Amino acid sequence: MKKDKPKYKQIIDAAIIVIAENGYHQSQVSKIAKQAGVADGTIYLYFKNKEDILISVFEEKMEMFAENLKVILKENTTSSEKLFKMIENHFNVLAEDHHLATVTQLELRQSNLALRLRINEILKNYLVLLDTILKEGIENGEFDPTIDIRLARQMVFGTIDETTTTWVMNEYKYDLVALTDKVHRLLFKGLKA
Amino acid sequence: MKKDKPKYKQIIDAAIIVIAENGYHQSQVSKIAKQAGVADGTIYLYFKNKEDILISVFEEKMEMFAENLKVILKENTTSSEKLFKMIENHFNVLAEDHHLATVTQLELRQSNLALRLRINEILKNYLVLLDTILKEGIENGEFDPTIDIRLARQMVFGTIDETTTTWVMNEYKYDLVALTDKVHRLLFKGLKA
Amino acid sequence: MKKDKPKYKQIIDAAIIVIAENGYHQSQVSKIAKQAGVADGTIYLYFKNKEDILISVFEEKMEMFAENLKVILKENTTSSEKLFKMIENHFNVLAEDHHLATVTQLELRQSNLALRLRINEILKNYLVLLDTILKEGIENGEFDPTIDIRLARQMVFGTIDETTTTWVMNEYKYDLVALTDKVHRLLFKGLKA
Amino acid sequence: MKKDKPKYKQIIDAAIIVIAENGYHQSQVSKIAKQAGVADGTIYLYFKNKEDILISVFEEKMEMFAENLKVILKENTTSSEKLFKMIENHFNVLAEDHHLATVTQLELRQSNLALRLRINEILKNYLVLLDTILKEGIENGEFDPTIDIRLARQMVFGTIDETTTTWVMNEYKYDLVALTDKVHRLLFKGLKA
DNA sequence: AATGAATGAGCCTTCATTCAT
DNA sequence: CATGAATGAAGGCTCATTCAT
Repeated sequence: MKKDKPKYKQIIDAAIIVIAENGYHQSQVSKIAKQAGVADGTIYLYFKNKEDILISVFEEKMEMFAENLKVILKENTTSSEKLFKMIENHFNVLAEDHHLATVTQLELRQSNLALRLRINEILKNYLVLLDTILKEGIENGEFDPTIDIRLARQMVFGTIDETTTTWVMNEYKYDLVALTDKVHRLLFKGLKA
Repeated sequence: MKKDKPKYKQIIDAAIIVIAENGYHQSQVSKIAKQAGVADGTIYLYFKNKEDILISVFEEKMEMFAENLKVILKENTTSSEKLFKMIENHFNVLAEDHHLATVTQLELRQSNLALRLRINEILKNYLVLLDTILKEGIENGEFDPTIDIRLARQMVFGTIDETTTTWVMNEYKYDLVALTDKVHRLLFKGLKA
Repeated sequence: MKKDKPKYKQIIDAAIIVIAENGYHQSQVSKIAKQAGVADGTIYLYFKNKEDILISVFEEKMEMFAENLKVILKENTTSSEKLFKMIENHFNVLAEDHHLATVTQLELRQSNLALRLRINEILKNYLVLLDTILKEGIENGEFDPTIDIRLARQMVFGTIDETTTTWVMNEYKYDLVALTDKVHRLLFKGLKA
Repeated sequence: MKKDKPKYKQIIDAAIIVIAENGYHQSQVSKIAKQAGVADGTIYLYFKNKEDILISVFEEKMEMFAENLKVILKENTTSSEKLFKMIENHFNVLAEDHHLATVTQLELRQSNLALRLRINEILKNYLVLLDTILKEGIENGEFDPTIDIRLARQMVFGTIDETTTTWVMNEYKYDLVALTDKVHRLLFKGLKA
């Protein structure tokens, strides 16, 4: 399996650094190869083309969010608590890797439409888990049964995403994770029964 | 004043059509010139460079949002009502011009970081008005005084934006304006005292 | 009409020189542009792509052969004389332009199959005229009526082509045109009634 | 001797199949290796480089033509009969192996000049035998003593080659061997005393 | 002998911008 | 004011060949 070979991860990591430091449009394949310490051609032994590198960056990292979220969902707590943990996890992962945050919040959005649609596909797996939290909350009486799940999901994700992007655009100069409580309170208030 | 000359608006409108129909990366200056019915070189008599066209597209159209919003703010109603009108206005403008919606929600986001920062500048004028609604609501006791204004603004704008983008990505196949009530209820619930 | 603009012919002529001097696979577009005294991009204002340059080279020059041949066919002489004039014309044109000879006999044949099929299309116009000579000769009793026109055409063209290629491969070190008589006698003997 | 090892012929045969099926420019070394059932690197244990494979393909197959021709020359018949047998043999070998015909008539001609000069060297052995037929014919009074041997050779080979190439380009849709008689008659008429 | 992962040089084409008319 | 022909920099990808195992 290609994904398990060391060079695969090496290139993914190099891509994140190069894109974060140079911007999406200034991230030539040769630059990524150099950062990864491999020849240009080696890239193409592990990725179909440049776009495939970017999709894979997103796929690999998004998996982290989803995996963490799945663990959270298994815990025996309230839906409010699960929502809190989800926001916290999201903020934590990005706060710990500024390069990754820049790439997902700013740079990758400059990609062409085809790539962004592909990225949205990957994102869906994550949003399905958010839906699970919302549905559970409605069932157990914590959340308002009259809310529209799709809209609620868009509010939660839109708020988290907007908050993170603003933080990145302000060059990480305040503590993102410290906002968890406030963001949670705001969102929970909108959702609660 | 350049902005008042007919060709200025002619080029702006051509740009929106070309970008909506061809995508950001397939919108060459020559294509915009052709659509506008002018020579390539003429573009440069009205705009500094390609980026300047795109910024101007956003500027011109964003003004519409802001102007409408200012009128709303002058009306003597509740803050909840003003929030409702703001959402409705936002959805209305974009629902009435699918080309514009595609351009602002999908295509313009593919532009480089410098352009996006400039776009954010323009957006700020609009967000300041949103802040006004929120502050007013807190002062008159409609909104929860403990909420963080910035976060609340991010929630409101993030939700509206995410809702619109989802609608565009679903190819306008449902009625965006009809969502106003639900979106307002959800957001108001999160904000109210 | 693009073909009438001076730069069109300028680029065609540059291409012949560059290909003859560097070989087909070492004739980069940038080299042709430089030889023509224009920018790389200018090439693409006159030609669709690199292959289009090569096809046009052949088209333009093949026209010369065909035009000359048409004049010959109008003259009121024997078919044997027409055959003679055709061979002479063919040898003359190539003997007068060694660059062109190298390109048509050696370099262009290294092109890919698609291009060669296209070249064959162009060649057909020339071969049709040869067929006219052959048919006329059969009708007026000069040529053997039992010969197969297609085979006869292949013999005539194959012999001329093989003779020319051999001459080019021997680096033009003998007089090609001086062979006209012998070649004609050989071919006429095979064709005559 | 390398040539006697099974992998040598295995690779030669694989090359003919790959080139015939994919075209000269789409016949990468890795594809030939795969078809031959060996690793890429193994190719280089038997051949100096890619060009060497192609030269060897031609060498091996050309030997067949020459060997057959030598047998023909030893037979005690007229020169006309020997010419007939030579044409027949040429057509037969290629008609029996369409892959080989495609490779020699179309694909290998796309190779670079250096390779084609090398191929011509190999061809010479074959053409020398043709010269023998011609000289013999002149000596025994069957052929016209005034013909130029070199030109006659070019006529014979040019006609055979042109006939075969046309047949390949027409996708073998008629019987090449059936043309032997007509081609022979045409050529003999040109050569006879 | 055999493998196959790794190498890295090389090139066609696009398109924002200029400037002579 | 308006034109549009000309410019030229820039980069993703392929594939013959090598060499450590």
